[in-house]
Amino acid sequence: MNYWILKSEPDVFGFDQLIKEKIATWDGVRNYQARNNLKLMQVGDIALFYHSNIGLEIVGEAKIVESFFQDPTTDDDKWVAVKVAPIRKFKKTLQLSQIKADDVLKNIALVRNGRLSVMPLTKTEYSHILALIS
DNA sequence: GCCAACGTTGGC
DNA sequence: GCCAACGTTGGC
Repeated sequence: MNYWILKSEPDVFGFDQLIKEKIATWDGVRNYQARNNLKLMQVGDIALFYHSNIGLEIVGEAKIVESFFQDPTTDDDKWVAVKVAPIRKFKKTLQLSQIKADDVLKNIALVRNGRLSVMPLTKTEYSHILALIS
């Protein structure tokens, strides 16, 4: 079981839309690091959902329901997609500013490498995030 | 809207 | 294989 953060701009694809669609294909990734992370995802893995540009907060969690396959938005077989389904929307969100201020979380890829859209999270970091918002 | 950070591209 | 130039992302 692995943990991840998925980043998306809410006016392009927000968590509410994922809830509405029930299952979404996470495609369009054109970054090698992010792609490699997609390939490591297994069914049942947990992905926290972060809103970039608007909100700047972790808003909910989702699970991987299908591991990687050829990205349907391109013929180039370099790129892959996975399928995700919502688990729940958090009652309290976790702001980027809170993440940056936290000793456990200030070094995660979300802070260090702001441009990466799919990034791993350790179980410790995941548990810590849940503790902060509960 | 600006700018810093970083990944990618292409010339050598 | 290096590195400068360029494009994109995302926080502010």
